[in-house]
Amino acid sequence: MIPKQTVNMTDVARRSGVSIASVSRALRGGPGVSPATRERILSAARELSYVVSPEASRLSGGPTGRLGVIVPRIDAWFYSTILAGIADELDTLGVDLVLCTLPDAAARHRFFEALPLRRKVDAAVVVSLPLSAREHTRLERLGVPTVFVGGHRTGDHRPWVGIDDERAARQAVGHLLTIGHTDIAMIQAADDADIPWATDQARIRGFHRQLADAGVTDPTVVTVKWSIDGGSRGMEMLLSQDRLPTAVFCHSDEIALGALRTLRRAGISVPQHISVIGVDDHPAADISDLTTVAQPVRAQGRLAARAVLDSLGTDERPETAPPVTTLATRLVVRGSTAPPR
Amino acid sequence: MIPKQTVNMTDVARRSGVSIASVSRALRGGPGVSPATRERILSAARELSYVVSPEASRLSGGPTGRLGVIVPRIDAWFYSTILAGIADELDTLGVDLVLCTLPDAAARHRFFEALPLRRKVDAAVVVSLPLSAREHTRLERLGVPTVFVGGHRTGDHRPWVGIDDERAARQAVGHLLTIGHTDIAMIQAADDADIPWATDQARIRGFHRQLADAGVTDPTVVTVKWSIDGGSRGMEMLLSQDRLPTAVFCHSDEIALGALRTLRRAGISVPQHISVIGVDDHPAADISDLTTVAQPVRAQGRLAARAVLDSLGTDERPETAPPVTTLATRLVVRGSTAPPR
DNA sequence: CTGAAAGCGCTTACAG
DNA sequence: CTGAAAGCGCTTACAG
Repeated sequence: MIPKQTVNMTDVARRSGVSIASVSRALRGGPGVSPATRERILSAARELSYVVSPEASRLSGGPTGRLGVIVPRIDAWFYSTILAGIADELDTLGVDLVLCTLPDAAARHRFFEALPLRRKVDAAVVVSLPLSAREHTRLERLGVPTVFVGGHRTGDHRPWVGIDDERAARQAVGHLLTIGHTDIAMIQAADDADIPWATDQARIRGFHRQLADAGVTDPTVVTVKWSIDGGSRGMEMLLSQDRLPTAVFCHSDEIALGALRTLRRAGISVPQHISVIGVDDHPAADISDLTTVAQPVRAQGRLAARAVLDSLGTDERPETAPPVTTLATRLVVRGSTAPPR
Repeated sequence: MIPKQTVNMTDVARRSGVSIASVSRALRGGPGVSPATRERILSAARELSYVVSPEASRLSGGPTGRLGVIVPRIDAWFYSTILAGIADELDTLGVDLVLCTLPDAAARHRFFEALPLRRKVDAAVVVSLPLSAREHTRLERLGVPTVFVGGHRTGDHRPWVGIDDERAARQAVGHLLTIGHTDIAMIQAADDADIPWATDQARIRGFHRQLADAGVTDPTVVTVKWSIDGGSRGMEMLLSQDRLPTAVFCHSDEIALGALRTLRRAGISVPQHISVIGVDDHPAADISDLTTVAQPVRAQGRLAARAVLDSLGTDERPETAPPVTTLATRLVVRGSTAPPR
């Protein structure tokens, strides 16, 4: 006789002298099993080190035990840190993380049309993707609770976790104003034409409004791609103008880091000749001594995961998480900003 | 009539006028279906945007359609880039990626004892984790093809993709020697006591051997933790000694970036007073103008995924991938190294 | 409280 | 090449 590969519910039932129906009930902690029977079943299961087959369980109407995470890319600090936050939250819950990346327009289209996650997950987290109306409709066909995290807030009352980007920009610009700058330029990033996953217009709005509040109008603005090279290029554009501003607000730390590179190569010292500030608190900001406005990224991932798991009842936490959670940002002053000379 | 939530194989069978047996065969690409029938079935499936239920498939002895990826952490450049490479390869294959992180010793222990991935994946990729004998044994109980990628090479003939760390170190040290340095120190990183996921001793060996080949013996070495702060600390240790070496080989770019930070704060200019070189080509290396030895990280992920999928027959590529693949590293000269004065 | 039974959606011998 | 049928391991009404 060939020994069976795995022990199943029937084995447990036989060993404890009951039907598999009772075993199932006992194991799921449901009602309808006498304490004595339950005890007998549980110990039999323990002795056989029995584990319920997730496939069979799912096929019979149980949960998949999986959370889908949809993210534009993985190999970028923001996304991988959000992911880490989500993973933190899943770690001990026995919920598996199924990852979907949408690196380009084709992949994105494929994802929303084919919905490869359908029937495969109990819930989903969508990271930093502004969705079209059609995409929202398609996503609803997944038929599972979904929360959005980071990036562009999704207008309506959909569950969302993120930061107030306008406020973050105001904090950055406010810092420059406070230490005495008024001649402040911005290197702003334009959305990728293919996939507009970058932060929306809020940071740009915050820049202009904070300046306007201080009576400064018509600041210099250059527009580049959201990348380190974009930032480099942006600073080159600024350098090619008649006169250098005393400070530059960068759309993001990546932009700012590129700007710093250009300044270093041009031999212009920071902050002596010009102050530079970013937004995000990217790990490289610390290395490069960049003043910035920090956003709690990992916490955003954690909160999103928690919210979506709560809405599933997978967790015993009370359902108190509001559908929209805005996390605070915080000014981090480092060496790249100083009063103008 | 309430519309069904999901379309199943029966729907596809009905639409294409065949039995579900044929649908199953056609979809799995197996033999025993006429080309015409297969075509009809595939287009019906496409029209209904049908997706095979992984649970049912699995329960009937089919594959899960999932690849498990085990990674120490996500929120670090190396790991997230490997992941991106794996995702690249999976993108169009319809294979889902299930992610497991082992952030600490407890999680690691839990993972190898409970094997939460058992029966949930068709194959696995283990990223940058040197395994104990027991862990290897446990992992085998997963019963699926497994490939290891990055970090410590797993001695035996297990499938592995990575770089030659000793050679990378030799390339870095060789560069310093070539431009005239002989007084070269190393800031080396020690493994984490909890989880020794760091690169093994190969880079340290490469450092010493390359120097020895040039007749240099007994170089200064300081040991710190593998992190930016560790690198900072390492350079402080070097600065506190009687005499500064003319060049420093850093165990990794993270170490080097920390070292640069310390030097900048101490007002010691690079490369005028001291040359610094790292290994990895971390994105921040470019920003900080750090000379380094680049390793192709994304490609490692891609190759690992391809290798494991090949061994599964999920893919039509020929099984030519050798069990051990070593990728080339490449010296990238930037501004942090120059001949000694 | 307990069990017999249907059914979840597939895969794969086994017969045509 | 094609289909009827058994069976994968569970859950959940439905009856006792």
